[in-house]
Amino acid sequence: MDKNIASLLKAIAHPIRIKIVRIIFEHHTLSVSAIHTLLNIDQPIISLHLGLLRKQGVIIVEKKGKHSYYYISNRSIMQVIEIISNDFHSN
Amino acid sequence: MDKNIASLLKAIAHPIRIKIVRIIFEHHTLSVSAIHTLLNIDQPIISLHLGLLRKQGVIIVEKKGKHSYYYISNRSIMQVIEIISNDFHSN
DNA sequence: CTATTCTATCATAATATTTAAATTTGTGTA
DNA sequence: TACACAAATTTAAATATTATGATAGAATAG
Repeated sequence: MDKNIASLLKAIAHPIRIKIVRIIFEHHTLSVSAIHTLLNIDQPIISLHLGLLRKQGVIIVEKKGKHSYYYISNRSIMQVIEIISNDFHSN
Repeated sequence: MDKNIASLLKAIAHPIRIKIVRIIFEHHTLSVSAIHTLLNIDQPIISLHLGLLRKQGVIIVEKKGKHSYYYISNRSIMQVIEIISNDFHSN
C-alpha cells in the first residue's frame, strides 16, 4: 500500500517529469515531439520519462497515425503538484 | 522551482518515510525510539529517514533531554498523502 | 563516577536511477 | 517499394539512494 503510494509519488518526483506533467496538463494533450520541442529536451529522454509516468498510471497514451498523444490520467496528480507549489510560494 | 518541488516529493516518496510521516501525524509528535518500536524498523534506518525528511523541511525536531521529538511541519504534506491514498481506493 | 539509554553518524556494500548515444521499430506517404 | 518522420528501446557509464553493522556522543539514572 505505502509502497504503491511511494511509487506513484516517485514517478512525479523528478524535475523533467514535473515539467512534462505540467505542460501536458496545460495543453490537455500533447505528442512526444511536441513535448520535445516545447521543453527543448532530447526525444529519447522525453520518451523514457513518459514511459515511467505511463507505467505508474500518471498519464495515458493514445496513438493516432504516426503520433502518440499523451494526457493526464487523473486530476489528483495536478492537485498534488499544486499543493506543493503553493507551499513554496508562501515561504 | 520544479527542482525544489521534485526534491520535496522525493523526500516523501519512500515506503518507510510514508509510514513515518503517517505515524507521527497520528500521534502529533513522536521520539525516534517510539517510531522504531511502533514500526519495528531498525533505529539507524529510522534516523536516516528522519534526517532526510528533516532536511527537506517535512518534519521538525525538538530535543528534550535524551529524546528527539519529531512533528510534521506542514499540513500540506498530509494532504498530498491523503489525495494519493484516496486515488488508490477508487481503483 | 559508571552504566545505560537514546540518537546520530560513518563506512561499506548493494540497488536503483539518470543520462547520453546509438539504434530500432513503426507509420504514413511519395 | 523506399523514404521520411515519430517514438521507443537498448546499452553502458555515471550518479544517487538505501540498508547494514559498528560506533560515537549526549544525557540521565543509580
